[in-house]
Amino acid sequence: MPRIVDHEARRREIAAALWRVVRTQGVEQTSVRAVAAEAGWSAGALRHYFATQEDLHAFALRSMLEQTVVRVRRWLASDDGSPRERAVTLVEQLLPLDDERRSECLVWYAFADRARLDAVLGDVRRQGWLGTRHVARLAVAEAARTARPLGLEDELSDPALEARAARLHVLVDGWAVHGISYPDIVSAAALHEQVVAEVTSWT
Amino acid sequence: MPRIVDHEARRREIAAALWRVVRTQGVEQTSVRAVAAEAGWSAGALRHYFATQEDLHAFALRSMLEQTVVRVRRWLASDDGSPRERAVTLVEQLLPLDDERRSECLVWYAFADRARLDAVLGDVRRQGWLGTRHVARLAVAEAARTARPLGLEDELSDPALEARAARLHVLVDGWAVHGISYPDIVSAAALHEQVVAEVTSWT
DNA sequence: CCCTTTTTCACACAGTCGTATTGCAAACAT
DNA sequence: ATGTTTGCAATACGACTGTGTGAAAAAGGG
Repeated sequence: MPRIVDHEARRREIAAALWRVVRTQGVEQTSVRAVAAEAGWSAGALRHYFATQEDLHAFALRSMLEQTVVRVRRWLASDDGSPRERAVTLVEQLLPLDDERRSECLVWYAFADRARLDAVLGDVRRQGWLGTRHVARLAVAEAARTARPLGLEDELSDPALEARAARLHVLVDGWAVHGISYPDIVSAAALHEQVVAEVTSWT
Repeated sequence: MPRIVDHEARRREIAAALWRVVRTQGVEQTSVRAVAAEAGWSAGALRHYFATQEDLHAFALRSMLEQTVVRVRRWLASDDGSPRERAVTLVEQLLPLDDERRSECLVWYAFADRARLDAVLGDVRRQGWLGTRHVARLAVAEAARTARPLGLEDELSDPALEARAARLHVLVDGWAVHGISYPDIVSAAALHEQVVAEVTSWT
């Protein structure tokens, strides 16, 4: 038997290279050759891990979403800060406030146009929508000191809180778009202030 | 003298063809040949009106913004409805509630990733940011029955109203993204309800 | 009518795209 | 040490890209 490579790890490595290309050159530059060069391999090597470019794109977007999910879950396990602080920090897991989260947001919205016409990417984006709404509900529940919703689709029992979560969801996407599209107008500090102001207004 | 063509009108016609390609095939499919075919001409004909593809893209995005500005200005001239209704309708000029406005939003956000790395497109997007914030201020001023700001960069004198406008601006982009990215989850009717709810909450 | 100028097209060029094929290098099992 | 299976790169192919060139077509002025 020949040398054994952890395929899943290698796939994540290639996906990370694609994210870097998106961040530095834009999604339209994520050709197989460009991603391979960024990853330090030949174009042919990528075909051992992804049958087509469509598969690569789908995997890259899906694993990007999973990375965010993992970070949010890990954060949920901790329990420091006041309820309001916790709500702020939770929401900020989805905003471009540092390089990692900025990269996530960039990739997420860069694929928005393609996802609109691609069924597979569209499914991933739809999962992201559910996840974002879930995080919004968690943040609202946290600040209101009520029970967390369990499933991704579980609404908050209080209709007023559910409406607040829906509005927060819209704000999250708006903040993210502003943060990545107009970084010189809307700084990370400005975003943080707006999140704090929003959560504070719930009292 | 040969036949005379209204160059500016022809350029707008080609830009409109590009918008249709963006809407139906995505921004990555807006090749010179595809746009020419959509417009009903040959690829070479386009080069009489746009020196490079970069020029075409910049013109198409700029004229898209101008179309929105024209509609908002025309709407501002009218004066029917209560202040709250006027605020709602004004904000909805920027949301994907019918084919025309949906097309505008699609093109606007489809170019977001390119604009991030292209200076010319970035400038157009920045103007769009100013315009959107201006509309948000106009809507807030309308509902509060206070004086309209004049210039694009004029803030509302009342800091509370200015903060409300900034928040509305974020909501507008969030609503737009939701409307175009998740049309089957967030319908036009749902968007309208949310706008009404937001404006009503200002009382 | 013809001439002139503009418009438009067809074609060519070099480069890049995604993908398929081929062959060699590497490493585990025997 | 050798054979066998996998990892990876080099190359090729056809399609498509933006753009340049040159000629044909169209239409108003004489």
